[in-house]
Amino acid sequence: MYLRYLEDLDSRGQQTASSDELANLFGTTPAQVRKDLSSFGSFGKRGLGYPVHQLSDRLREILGLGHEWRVVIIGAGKIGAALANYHGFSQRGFRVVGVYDNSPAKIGQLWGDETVVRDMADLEREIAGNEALIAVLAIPGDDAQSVVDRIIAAGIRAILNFAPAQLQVPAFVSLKTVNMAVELEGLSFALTNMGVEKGAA
Amino acid sequence: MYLRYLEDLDSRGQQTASSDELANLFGTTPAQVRKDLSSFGSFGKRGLGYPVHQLSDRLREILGLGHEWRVVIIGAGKIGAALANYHGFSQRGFRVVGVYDNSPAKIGQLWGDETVVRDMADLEREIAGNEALIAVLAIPGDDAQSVVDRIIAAGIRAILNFAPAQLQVPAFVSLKTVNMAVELEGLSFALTNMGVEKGAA
DNA sequence: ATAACTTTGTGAAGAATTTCACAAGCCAGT
DNA sequence: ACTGGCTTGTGAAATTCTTCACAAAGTTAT
Repeated sequence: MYLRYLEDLDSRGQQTASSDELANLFGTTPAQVRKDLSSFGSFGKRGLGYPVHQLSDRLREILGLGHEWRVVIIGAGKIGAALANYHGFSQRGFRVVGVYDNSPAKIGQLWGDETVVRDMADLEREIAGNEALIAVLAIPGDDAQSVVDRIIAAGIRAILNFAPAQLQVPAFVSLKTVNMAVELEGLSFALTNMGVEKGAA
Repeated sequence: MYLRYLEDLDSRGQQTASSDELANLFGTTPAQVRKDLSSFGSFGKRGLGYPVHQLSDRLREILGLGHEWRVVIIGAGKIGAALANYHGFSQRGFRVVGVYDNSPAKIGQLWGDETVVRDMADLEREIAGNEALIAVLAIPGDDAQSVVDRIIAAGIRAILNFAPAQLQVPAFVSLKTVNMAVELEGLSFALTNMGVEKGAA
């Protein structure tokens, strides 16, 4: 998240930023900013603040964004399409090397500008050839676990999961699940318990 | 998240679940489960565990899912479409009462089964009429803040934001931002620092 | 009815995180 | 070169979160 703000400041031409400034921007405290950043090294100059551009570079490096990551998208539905269209994606070095589905109606269809939807039956072989390490899972919840088992066996080591399912993965695989229903329920909770008058009964 | 598991157990006909069982399912400790649940009240029966169905009901109530929430979707792109299609959405009592865009090509188009894309110029008037309290923001980052200001003035009190932008909202508005690029960067960090060999250079 | 077994709810202990506060360092102006 | 004004980096204190451990209470079997 720091990277996001820093790049923003950088593109505005700002040279340095103090922990105070970052904290205000970010909605936290100056001490928190300093502690966070210091855990990766000593970047700031006393009396001046943090060098915006240089710190951005360093954070990108720490995040492992210095090279291209090959990504497969599994599930050629709306979410997959939203991701493939999303610009910030390729900008960050995430290159989509394959889109998969198991619906005969979709397999072989052109998808976006130049990608062809591939058959999920070929997942194992193609992932091994691709050397893709990251998969985005955008399929119905029922099939999710079996697909996960397959792609891990094929070499995938990180999964961004949009399927509404609780997935089990071994410790050497990173998993991040985004569940939109849960997010909305959180808002519902906030509205209900923070004293907002409800319009509907 | 507890609700998700409990409903699953409930649909399988399981009557009760111990904190031990929930913890295993959930990847946490029994003590954590008990502390979490006890913060909302005393639901369990000693010697037996928690009544699955009854606890689900209570959690739904706590989350404010007992009635219908009216939701507007702003941005008739792929993300908006994915959300509108997503079943778990309406199942939870979130009813989409309007989809908005500012592109003349999209305004007036049929969207999904029966919804017509409306003109963003009409946002204020129609939200006031709708009494919608929740908005899903699925538009480019540049416009996001100005749209947020408008919909808050119109009565929106909770926002689920998919725009890649850091939004400022007053304290009486709940905001949850989902940023897919950030999620992927987290995976990149994990892969980089957890000792996975990289395929690409 | 009683005994043996299970499981909750919760204070207390322990661990982790956040905030405080200040010495040390850097810059700008003279 | 020196002074005054900022800002970092970091131990120590304060706070928050998690785990422990056990009395109280319920269930089951006999």
